[in-house]
Amino acid sequence: MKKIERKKEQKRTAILTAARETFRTDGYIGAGMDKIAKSAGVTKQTVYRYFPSKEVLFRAALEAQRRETRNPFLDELDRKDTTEALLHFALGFLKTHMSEDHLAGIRLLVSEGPDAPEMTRSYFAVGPEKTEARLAGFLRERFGTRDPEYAVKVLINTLLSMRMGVLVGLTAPPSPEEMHDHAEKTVRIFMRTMS
Amino acid sequence: MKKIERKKEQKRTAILTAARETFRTDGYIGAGMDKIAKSAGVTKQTVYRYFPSKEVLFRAALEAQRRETRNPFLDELDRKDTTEALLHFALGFLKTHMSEDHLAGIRLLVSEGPDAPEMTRSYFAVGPEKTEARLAGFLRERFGTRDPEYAVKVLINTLLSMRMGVLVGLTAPPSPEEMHDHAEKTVRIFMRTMS
DNA sequence: ATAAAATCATACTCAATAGTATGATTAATA
DNA sequence: TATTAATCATACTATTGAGTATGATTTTAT
Repeated sequence: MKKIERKKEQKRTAILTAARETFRTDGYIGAGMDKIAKSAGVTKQTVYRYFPSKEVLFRAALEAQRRETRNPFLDELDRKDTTEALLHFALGFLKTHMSEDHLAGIRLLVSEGPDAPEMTRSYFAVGPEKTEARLAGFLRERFGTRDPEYAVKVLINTLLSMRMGVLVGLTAPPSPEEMHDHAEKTVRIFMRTMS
Repeated sequence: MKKIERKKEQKRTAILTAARETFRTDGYIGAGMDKIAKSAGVTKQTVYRYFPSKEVLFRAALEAQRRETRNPFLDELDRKDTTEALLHFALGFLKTHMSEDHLAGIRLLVSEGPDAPEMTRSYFAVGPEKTEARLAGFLRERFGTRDPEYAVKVLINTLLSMRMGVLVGLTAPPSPEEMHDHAEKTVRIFMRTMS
């Protein structure tokens, strides 16, 4: 009664992986259960043995991605040098938020989110909210900012100013150099306004 | 040969209006041609006489909205008092961008935009790009900003910091008071950093 | 080895929906 | 008034895709 557990887990993971990939490329509506099954190397029946419906599978996929997405950029804020800390934070933040995986998740949330509020909430709770809280604490400590939540908004949303164009497919995702330049510039100006 | 022209135009408009409303509430996929026809008080046949396919109708609807959407907040920048100008601009900008119509348009662009780049481009050309250009000119004139495009990003994206939550249905659209407070605060801080 | 569970292959049901066909009605022009 | 074009009402086609059914085959456990 162990082999089967392992194998079951393995199959579940395979299905989930295929689902994530398919949802990402085709969207929720566009992704077909047949395609997901095929991509997982499994019968549709088997998919339905593990996940009772497309919606449940979708949420599981989103949840899996969320769980997998650590926010390593938060740890950068531990650096002693404030500018260095912010710089590395900004860069990591951008890198994460401009990845195809993340963008696809946002697209899904925007298009299907209003119909599935619990999913959206759970997603945001470990993402933006955590980041904003941590960053606000940082600003309060280092700068003694009176209204750190607002300063966070300014910083985060300026960093994300490149995102909408990419989201709608108007501009290509920024290159590492572009991200670096943007992060550097944003932090530099931000530091100036905070002093 | 006049009456008929007028009537034809009338019918076209009715269909377009119904389409816009239906697309807005149901999304592109969710909106059915039957529903649109019914909502326009017209047969599906007639819809297809005017628009050869759902996709064409969709683009026509988007185009109609775009054409109809003036950006009145741009004119606010003509005011003599700089703070007043920015304040009224910010308020108008927020009001427009938080309207259900606008949000619905953004949702559509995000979910279907990557598959229809021309549509997206035409939409952005008269929206964001125009706004950003005008605002950049304003900042250069009034403040002598060296890099007005970047300052524009900071201002615009800070103003729009409320948008994502609304887009994904996580938070309710802000009330007029909330918009006013946010605009006021943003402009106040922006002015301070620019001086 | 054998019973039991999982998976496979395939075909099916069922509902929704884009788009078409048709014959009847109504309105516009000449 | 007679002709012609537009619209209506209704039904149909064809496709797609979620979810189900079934009997064969493989895998696991005892």
